[in-house]
Amino acid sequence: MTNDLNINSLTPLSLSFYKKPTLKIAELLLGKYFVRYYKNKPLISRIVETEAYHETGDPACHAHNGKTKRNEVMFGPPAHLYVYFTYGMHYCLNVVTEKEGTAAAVLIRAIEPLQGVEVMRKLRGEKIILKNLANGPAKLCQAMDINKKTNGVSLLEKEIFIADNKSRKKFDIVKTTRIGISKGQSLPWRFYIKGNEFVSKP
DNA sequence: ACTGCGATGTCCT
DNA sequence: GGACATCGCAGTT
Repeated sequence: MTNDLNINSLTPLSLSFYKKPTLKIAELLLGKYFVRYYKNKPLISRIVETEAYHETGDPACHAHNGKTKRNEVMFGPPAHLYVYFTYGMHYCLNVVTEKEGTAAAVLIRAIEPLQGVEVMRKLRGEKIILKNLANGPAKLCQAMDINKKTNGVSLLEKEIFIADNKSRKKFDIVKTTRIGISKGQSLPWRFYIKGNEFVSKP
């Protein structure tokens, strides 16, 4: 796999990015790099699918019924990770948005592995083919070593961050309804890169 | 290709 | 006690 990506050229997006409206951020995150240092080695991927969640008007949002121990990070300041545990074995990763006191976040549903693929395969399973390494919210957490230890981590630091992709090619964005939920199904708050093979469900 | 289901911890009613 | 922002495997068409 060709790879001209230089880790030193990647710097965390600034706080102002995370102060934009949640739906805007969900869309803007597509194509950006997601970087995670794991045992001093960078794992780098490209975000290809997201979903927005907001305490207001969204019954599927974990914060819809107020603050709890689990969702408290969502009520905190933006540019932090909200990681939650579900189905007894899986983690899912969100980017906290909106000002402190307002609970909202963007779920990262799928990423395209770019660098550190061997490490990701060690974390996921040696026989997993590239396409299936991180094409789902719990899979990408496993591949990038995201778990309860990384809940609440700031995205403005160097350990885990999101970086702009200046050389990105143009792509079309599909806006549609969210998946895997039973409430709030009509909201078109899911975004993905059209035609990208790493999207969780085409 | 599709469909059903078990795993298994934590939160909420 | 039920639901859950899931996944992978087994079985079927």
